[in-house]
Formats: sequence, C-alpha cells, structure tokens
Amino acid sequence: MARTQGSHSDITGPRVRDAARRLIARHGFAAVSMRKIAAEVGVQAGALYNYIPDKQSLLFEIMQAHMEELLTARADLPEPGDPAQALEQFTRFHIRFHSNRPDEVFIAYMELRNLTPENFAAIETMRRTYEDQLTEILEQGVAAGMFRLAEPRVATMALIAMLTGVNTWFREEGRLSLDEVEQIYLDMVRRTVAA
Amino acid sequence: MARTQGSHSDITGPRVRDAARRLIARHGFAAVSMRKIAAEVGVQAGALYNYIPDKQSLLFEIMQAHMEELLTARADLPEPGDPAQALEQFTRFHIRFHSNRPDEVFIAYMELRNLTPENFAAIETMRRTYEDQLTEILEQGVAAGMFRLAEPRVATMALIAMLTGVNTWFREEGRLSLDEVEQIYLDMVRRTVAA
DNA sequence: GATTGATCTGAACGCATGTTCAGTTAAACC
DNA sequence: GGTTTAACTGAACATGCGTTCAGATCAATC
Repeated sequence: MARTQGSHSDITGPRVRDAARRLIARHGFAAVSMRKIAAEVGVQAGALYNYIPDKQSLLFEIMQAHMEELLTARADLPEPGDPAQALEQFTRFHIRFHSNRPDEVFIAYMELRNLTPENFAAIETMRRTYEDQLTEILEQGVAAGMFRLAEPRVATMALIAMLTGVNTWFREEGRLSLDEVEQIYLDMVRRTVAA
Repeated sequence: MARTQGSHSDITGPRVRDAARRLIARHGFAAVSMRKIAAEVGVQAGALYNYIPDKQSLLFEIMQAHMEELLTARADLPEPGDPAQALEQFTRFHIRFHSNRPDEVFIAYMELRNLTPENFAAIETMRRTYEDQLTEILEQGVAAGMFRLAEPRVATMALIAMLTGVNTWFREEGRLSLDEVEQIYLDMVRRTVAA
C-alpha cells in the first residue's frame, strides 16, 4: 500500500464535499454537474468516483452529516434546570447552529425532493427527532404550568419555522448583530408560549 | 384570421402553465424538461413555444402571476378598524391564501435562484411590498400602544416565516381543520406582538 | 532503483436537454 | 368548397449529463 502518507485522498475527499456543498447551496442539486464540482476541486469528473459512489450519495452524505451534527451538538448541551431554561437553550442553540451553517441548512430544506425514498426517510427521521425535542420541552412546560399552549405540536412547527427563518434575511454586515437577533427571537418565543 | 373561435390556444396556453406549475412544484424547475411539460399537456415539446418564449419566461410568469394575485387579493380586503384588526386580517388572509396555493408558494420560495437577475429583482420587489404591509401594521400598533415590539421589521420576518410554515405540515386530511389551525396561529401571532 | 498501487486523466458511452423550423393538419372563413 | 392560417408534429441542432474504464503518473516502499 503505497502513498498512505502524503496521499491526496485525505485532502481531495473533503474538498469534493466542500465544493459540492457550496455549489449545491448556490445553484441547486439538479443544476450542479459532476464536472462543475470536479472543476471547483481542480480535477477531472472521473476522479470524483474515487470518493463517492454516485451523485445521489453525495447529496445524501451532505444532508446526513448535517443532521447528525445537529443532533450531536444538541445532545452535548448541558441539562437545563426547567422548561423555561430548556426553551431558552433550544432557541439560542437553534439560531446559532443554523446561522453558522447557511449552506447546509439551505440544502437540507430545499433538496429533500432530490433524495431517493430511502434516503429521504432517513433524513426525515432525524428531522423528526429534532422536532420532538422541542415538542417535549413545550409539553413539559405546559404540564408544569409555565407555558400555555393549545397545541404543542403546532407550536413546535411554528417556532422552528420562525427560528429557521433567520437564515433567509440575517446578514453578518447588517444593522443587527446575531446576539441582538438571538435576544429578539428569544423574546418572541417566550411570549408565544407564555402562560 | 381563422380559428379564433374554438381555437385550441385558449385551452392549451393555460394548460401549459398548469402542467408546468404542478411539475415544477413537485420536481423542481431544473428537473422538469420541456418535453415532460409537453407530455403532460398531450403535445410535442415544440408546440410549447407557441405560448411561451422560453423556459425561463415560463417560470417567471408563474411566479409573477402568483405574486400579483397575492397583492391584488390583499388590496381587495376591507379596511380594518385598528391595528389589532389589521393584524388579525393579515394573519387569516396569509394562512388562507397560501394554503390554497401550495404549488405556487413552494415555487415562489424554492425557485428564486433559477430566475435571471432582472426577473429575480421583479419578484423580490413584489415580495417586499407584501412584507412592508405587515411591517406597517406592526408599526402602527406600536405607535398606538397596542403592540410592543423592539424591532417591527424583525417581527415581520419572524411572523411571515411562521405563517408560511403552515404549508410545510398542514394536510387537509389531518387531525386539525384549517379553521382550527388559523385560530391557533392567530393566538400565537397576537401573543408575539402583545403589549 | 525497481516495484507497487493509490490517484487521476481523457476519452468514450448512451441519453437528455432547450430550442428551431420546414412541413402537416384541420377548423374557421368567404 | 376552396382558401387561409393558427396549431401542431417530428426531426434535427449543438451541448451537456452521469458514469465507466483503460491507461498514465508518481510518491512511498522494499
């Protein structure tokens, strides 16, 4: 086994995924050809197949990695004291995590229909797991009398849509800092669930 | 001028746009070929060019028609008495209008990047006009002491994202009726802006 | 310094793309 | 019923697609 040290594969592999992520976020999965990804990496199209079995797997791996990072990062958060703390933690985490990964978030929401049924189901399961975490926080808050919500599941969908929406308009160079935006959204979230 | 009565063009033209709308919403603009649209209409691909100059115009016309209907339908609403009424009216209108047109809404949000720069700018202007209407309601409510909001513009983006999110999960056959969903979201909107 | 094998090239494959256009069809008119 | 012409077909065009693969390249090993 020659060339294990100093091999290009350690470098080219991640570069393929990085280029694909950026291009797909910008132009959409269907509009990005393997040749364009290869050109971005500085390689011929055929070389990509040393790193991925096919184009579909490339999309799936990008989405899967994103969702796994999301669930892992959330699992690493400290245990909150009560539902109010848990809600604040979830809100801040969601805004931070998603605004740090605009490309991945965009792809995860826009390219679901380009997944095969099996791959789609796998991603949806992870997304559902994440949503369920917020639903549980809301239900515990209601049970504790801290929140008042007719439909925790509906509130979950509403809050996540609201929070993810930050990515559609927030710009680093804009008038408001992410800290400020985070605080404004936290206020709105608290009011939405207030008892 | 023969065949003005009973001509197919009155029928085929709209059928082309209907088929395109449905297919693009389902598979994405880049993934839908002119031949597939033509097949859906029951015609050869070349015949489509009797009704549209090119594929880009087809996408733009679908989006433009949608945004114009949105602005027109809103302009036709009765004059509200105060900001609270205006907010309720906006909320109910937004949910109703958007849930009635899932395909158009999906396209309007997903296919913006497939527009040429000029067409993109035109759609964005209309979208901005719509957003500004909610911002003005919020600002008037704040001025009247009925709402309390640090950033009406941020609240605008948050509320629209929240309301449009209904389309991602609501199903006619589901547990909740659209009337019920409308009421739940209206409650959340009111709390979000409450003084 | 010869050998090995991971890495990549470059060409090829069959097929699909958006668009054009000469020619065909058939409904509406005089 | 002959003429007109809108509506449509079917083939062609250059180009690009995802994927495969024999062969070239060359760093690491012995």
